[in-house]
Order: sequence, then structure tokens, then C-alpha cells
Amino acid sequence: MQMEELVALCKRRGFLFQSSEIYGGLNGFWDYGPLGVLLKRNVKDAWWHDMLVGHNEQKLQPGAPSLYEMAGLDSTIIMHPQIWKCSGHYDLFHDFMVDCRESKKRYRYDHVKGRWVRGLKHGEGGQPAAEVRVFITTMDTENTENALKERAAHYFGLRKKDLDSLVWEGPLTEISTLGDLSQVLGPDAKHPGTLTEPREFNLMFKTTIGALGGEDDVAFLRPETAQGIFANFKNVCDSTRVKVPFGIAQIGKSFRNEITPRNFTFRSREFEQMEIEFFCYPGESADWYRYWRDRRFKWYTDLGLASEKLRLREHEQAELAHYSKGTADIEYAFPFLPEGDFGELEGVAHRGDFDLRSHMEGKLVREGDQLVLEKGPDGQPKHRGSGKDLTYYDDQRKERFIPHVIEPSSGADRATLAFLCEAYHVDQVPTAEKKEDAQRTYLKFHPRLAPVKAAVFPLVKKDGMPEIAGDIYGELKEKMSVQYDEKGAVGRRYRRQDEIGTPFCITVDGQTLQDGTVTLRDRDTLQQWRVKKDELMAELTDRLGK
RNA sequence: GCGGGUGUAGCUCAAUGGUAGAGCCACAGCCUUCCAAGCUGAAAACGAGGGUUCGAUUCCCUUCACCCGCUCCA
Repeated sequence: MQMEELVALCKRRGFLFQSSEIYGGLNGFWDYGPLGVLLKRNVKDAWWHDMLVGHNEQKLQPGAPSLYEMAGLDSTIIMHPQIWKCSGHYDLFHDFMVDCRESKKRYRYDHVKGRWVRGLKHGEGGQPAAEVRVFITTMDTENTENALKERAAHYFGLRKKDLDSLVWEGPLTEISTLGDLSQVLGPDAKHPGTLTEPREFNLMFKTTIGALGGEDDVAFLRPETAQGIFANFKNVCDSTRVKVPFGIAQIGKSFRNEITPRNFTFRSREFEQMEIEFFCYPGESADWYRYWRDRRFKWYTDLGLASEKLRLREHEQAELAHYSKGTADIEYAFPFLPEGDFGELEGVAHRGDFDLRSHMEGKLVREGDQLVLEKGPDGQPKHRGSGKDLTYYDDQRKERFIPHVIEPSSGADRATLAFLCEAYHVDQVPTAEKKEDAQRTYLKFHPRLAPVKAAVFPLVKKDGMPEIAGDIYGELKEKMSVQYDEKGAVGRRYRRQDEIGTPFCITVDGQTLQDGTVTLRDRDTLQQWRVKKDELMAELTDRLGK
């Protein structure tokens, strides 16, 4: 399948438009059109229903370690700046980067390390050898000393055994301590002085609070909805009588200054998340992690994503965030990715007690296998926590503890895009002339996700058919998203509905006038059968599912 | 952020240093008794800004967006 065709269909039929298109567009931002908003809302509603509203806390869910409760939340996009300092986003998202003009590579300023070295370098083009002093760097963290020697040997044109002629000065240090990068040999460069001055990369959107806001009033647009849940953990506990284990669900916009927005809506700077923070006993957290990982995977397949295009990928130890005891990505083989590549739809992470502890004590850092408070140069906490007690007291077990957290974090736009990609189909269908089959493009949405559930047509615009069709339309409209169309040939109307993924078309014809039945047509099979007008609603409700 | 490519109606494609032409779609009507392309009518574009020129969609510069490859993706 060609991605351009889907993108074109999305625009033509009003699923997705480029943001600010009349001004030439804005990279990394997308608008949902009339059909797109219906589709995305259906995705979010399905999630909200399946995870929260429809969850029966009295019934043991398949695969769940025990009964559990769910609660909802809608927190603000702008929160207290300290939230992001304690969560780690402020430090992590606020990097200085240097670019290498020669190798075109980009490095984190604080990751490039090296040593000064002095030695004889043979001149080029017959120039006499001269002593040079250069700061040799590497990104190799495993075998730093060896890597530096190899780079030095290469630069000075020496054999390994001749390396002793070089004079190393000072300890291994970060280039950030140098001040001047003109004598620095970049990690992948052949000549010194190719690194640019460090530039600030702020992955969080900055804003100011108050009409006169200055530097002191800086705030950030949230890069994830999760922190709003942690910040309200105590409020939810105190106001809803929920007991551990329970989850808090939230849907909302988040913002990240992606360096390279690309691939349609896949990597957008403004996007929407569907997140759950699930709080449980530390001892049961591993079981809950597995439950949520598998449950979330199944949610996508239940809504129509083909399991062979989906992948559950457990992160390697090295890939895990410093606080996580396990993370799995649910990934989809998007058609715009190279063959065999998958793109993340959702991450399910075991976050331990990192988040609640951070908001109590302050920003944490790993020390051995412990998380400890990160201190600044003055010995004080680098980022102070709220100081509030976010522990949980279980009056049955008579114990107080910090709940551990399982976080299934899903991208609403990515899920919507995956459902669109999966739905896109082209097939051959017979034509009225019965000569040759014609190509048909249709979107094979799961009925729960289809933006329009049914369309109502009079076969022709006379003999009272439009009136009957209009009545049926009015009746259905009360309950579901339907369209009415009486224009042009009926075949064309079917095709139009196919292209926007409407599962069923209802046609009023001559026989309707006789016996009160209408035809019901299936989008995928093109099959038709007759249904009594009065039984239409029941028939449709049954076939559409929830 | 770097390199390469692209940019004319919603889509596909024309033409031109002298005020842009068509097909399809969509729209209004007609005709149509079950799977798009029958008739009539109307509408609709040179991505943006600047320069050269009497005159720029065309030449030059800048910029924006999209695609491909790197880079980045906490």
C-alpha cells in the first residue's frame, strides 16, 4: 500500500488536514477534519469505555491478578514547573547538543568526553612534522581508553606500538569543561575544530504565565499527561474511596518539540495521549505489568489491527529508563516504515515507585540498584519534591507503603493512524456494464470505529422513496452517526460510503413501497439482503456491536 | 539540523518572459429501479516573500511545506 494514497484520501474525504495549510502549513501539526474527528473520537471513546466506564470492578478480568477499580481524571496542560523538575523531564528534555560539521553527526554536549594529547604530526603535502596538541574525543563509554588510543593512532598516523611517543595530559573530561572547541577532534571527525558551539535543545514547549510574565514566570506545556495523574494521586484517593489496586485514566493533549516531525501524524509536536497509571502493591507489580501489557495488546487486535502487523517488544535491560523494572512497546508495522520496521503505538512500563517518590522527596537518581535523591553541587536536593506524604495505608493489611505503578501509555493519534492504515483496502468489483471489474477503494474500519455507521438512500429520487428514506434517516440519526444521500447513481453513492468506511448502506426501492422492507448492504462483501423497516434499528445495533 | 528531490484547481496532468488549458472529483439541475465515469450549467490553481524586467507562473535569491536518506526520538 502506498502511504501517499492514504494521505490523499485522508485529505480528500476530510480525515486529516495539515495545520495552518492556508499559510503554507506548519511542520509537525495536523488537524482532524469532519470525518477524522469522528474517527479519533471513536478511538478515544472505545478506550475510555473499555478501560474505565465499562470496567466492572466486581468481576475478575481474564488474566488479572485480582479485582481492581478504575477512576478518570482531566488535569491541566500547564502545571507547576516543579512537576517537570521532579519528574526528570526538565533535565532530560533540556539538553545541549553539538553538531559536527564534518561527520554531520549530533552529540549530547555532556556525553562527549576525551583527553588532551601532544605529539608529532606529519605535515600534509611534504610539510615538516610539527608538534600539535589536540583534544581527542570519543562517544565510547564501554572502552573509553582504548577508543581514545585508536583515535589518536589514526590521527597522528602511528602504529599501535608507537603510541608511546604521544604525551597524554590530564584526566578524561567532558568537552563542556573546555570552553573552546577549536582544538577538539570530534568523535567521528578527521580534523579538529569541526564541532559547533553547544546549542540548547528544549524538548518541552516553554510558555509564560501571566500577561506580564517574564523569566520567573516560565512554565511548560506538558510533554505527557501522566504527571497530572501522579500530582492528583492523593486527591483521587481521598475523594473516591478507591483502594489499591486501582488505576487512573486520562486522555489529553501533550506537546513535545520533536526534532524531526515526520511520517504524517506519527511524530507530531502536538499530540494526544491515552494514559493509565495503575497503582498496586509492590509485591504484585510484576503480575500487573504482565496483565496490562497483554490486555492492551488485545485491545488493538479486538478493534481490527492484524496481529501479524502488531508486535509486543520487551525492552532490553540497557534500553530501560533508569527507574523502570520492565517496559514493553506495542508496535505496528506502519506502511511508511521500511519493511520489517515497527512504530510504537503504546508503551507499557513498570515504573516502580519512582514517580510518587519523586513528587514526595524530589528528583531521584540511580545509585547502584537504589534510587536516591539527586543532590546539587551545594549538597542540597537538585530539585525539591512537594514534601507531601503520598504513601498509601492499607487498613486491611495494616501496612503503609508507596504503591508501585504500571503505566500503559497510548498515543491516540498513532492508534488512529494505525486503524486508518489497517483499514485501507483496494479491491475489484463488478460494474453495471458487466464488462470489466472496476477498482474500488474502501476503508474497512471496525464498526465501533467507523465515523459513519450507516447511509440511507432512496434508489431513485421519485415515487415517494426519498420521503421514506428520510424517515428512516431521521429515526437512525437519533441513535448513531448516519448520512443521507439521494444524488446521482446509487452505485456512486455506495462507492462514496465505501471510501469513508461506512459499514452499512440502506436503500429504499420499489419493493419497499409494496412490503415495507429495505435492502441492507455490507461494505466488505457487497452483499445485500432485505430487512423490515421496523427491524432496521435492531438489526443495525446488533451488527455494529457496542 | 545536514544532503537530495518536489511544489500549477480537491486529484492527475498541460502550456507560456505578455493576464494559465483539460480530464476526473466535488457542486446545482436533468436523466436514472442496485454498485463510479449520460446531458446541461456554474465554480475552482501557478506554496509564500523579495529581486531582475515595461511585464515573472516561467529567470535569480530567500523562505515555507511535503517526500527520500542521515541525525534525533527522553
